[in-house]
Amino acid sequence: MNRPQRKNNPDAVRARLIECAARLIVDDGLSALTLENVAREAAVSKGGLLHHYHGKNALIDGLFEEVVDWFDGQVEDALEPEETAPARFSKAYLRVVAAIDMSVPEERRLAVLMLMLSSDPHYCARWNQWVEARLQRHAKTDLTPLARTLRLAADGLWLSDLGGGPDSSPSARREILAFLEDLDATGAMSANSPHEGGQ
Amino acid sequence: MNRPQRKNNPDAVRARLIECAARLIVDDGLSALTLENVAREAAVSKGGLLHHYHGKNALIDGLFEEVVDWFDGQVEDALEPEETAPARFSKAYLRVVAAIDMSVPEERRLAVLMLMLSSDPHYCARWNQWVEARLQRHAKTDLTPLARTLRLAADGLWLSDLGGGPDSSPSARREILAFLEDLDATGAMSANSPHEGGQ
DNA sequence: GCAAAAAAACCGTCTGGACGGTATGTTTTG
DNA sequence: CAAAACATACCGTCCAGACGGTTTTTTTGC
Repeated sequence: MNRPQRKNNPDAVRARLIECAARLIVDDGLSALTLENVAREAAVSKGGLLHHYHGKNALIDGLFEEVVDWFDGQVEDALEPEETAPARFSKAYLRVVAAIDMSVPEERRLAVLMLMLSSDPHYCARWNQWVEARLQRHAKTDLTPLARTLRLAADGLWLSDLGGGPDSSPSARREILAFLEDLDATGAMSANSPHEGGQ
Repeated sequence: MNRPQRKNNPDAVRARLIECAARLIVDDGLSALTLENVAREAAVSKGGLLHHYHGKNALIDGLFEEVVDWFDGQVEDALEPEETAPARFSKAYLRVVAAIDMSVPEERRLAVLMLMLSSDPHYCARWNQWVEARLQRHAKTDLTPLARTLRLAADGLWLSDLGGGPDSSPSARREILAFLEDLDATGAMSANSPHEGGQ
């Protein structure tokens, strides 16, 4: 069902809108995300934008969805084949975050996520939903302290990257990752505890 | 007769303004931080607010300063007496973050910091400045992978707290902290040090 | 095939409201 | 009384969204 050749390509426009919205947020800050800016960047009129996304929220929702899907896919791909590997999911999570190169626009999407998470409780909740779903799926391997710590460190890394903190230098990052890998290898495994997360 | 306690107390007003600004950000999101909202919450007029803080930026700057100072003091207090303890600063950093109880308004300030960090490169830079200054002061103990990891995990914990993620439940947090303490004790580095029950 | 009709894609303008900031009072304090 | 500490009224700007029109694409009727 590929799109037949046509002059009009609404799907591409939609994609461009999302893309431009992400770029605006990352490069110019959340306050730069106005319908007019997005429309201009994407070379459409505001009317055109509103035709595809019925309101600013719809646009942001689309962007959020897109980013989460992307991250989800990345993590999925980074999963070890061995299904019972300890902290399997969390290790993949960390690997994806660690592999992000902020100079590649495509990979800056995570920054978008971060910004949205911290600015709006609504997206916080949706993100937590995703994490908890994945955690539930990998309950056998990823409810350990090690797993939690790996994910926490990943989040920290990610935040550090965003702000260009002192721990985001390549050397520091390499050190940290080596440390975490080692940590994992020495097998600091403990009993996992059943408990509900939640808000 | 009834001494109208018209007691003018500009300092208290200023403090109230900062306090309300923080509350608004944490509870209702960054977008809720408007001069009108802050003024209303603090029971002053907008003119009154602008008398004390000449513009929105001044208010935010004041808030930022206040939060950083608070955190700085907390970390200072959490420092182990033993000056050569490995990751001394980073451990204190983690301890402070871990001790934060989001249900206590006073301690939700850090969330403010986080939000500001992620939303504005300017505050990012100022925060990095603080971290790097401290890191330099504790260069002998806190440039190790362990130290970096502890701080990264602290940042993750802190972000998780903000969003109420699955790793912010008391039990999960206890696990993680125990794990990190243990991590520290088994020491990737040199001699360990006695750690007292923080706070 | 091929118009005519319908639908989708897209544009430019307008408006109402929110918000930061100013200008100008009015009260309190020293 | 003068300065500081407030309040009230108002202005300019920006922005989300509405609205009506125009062009392009698809569907329908014959």
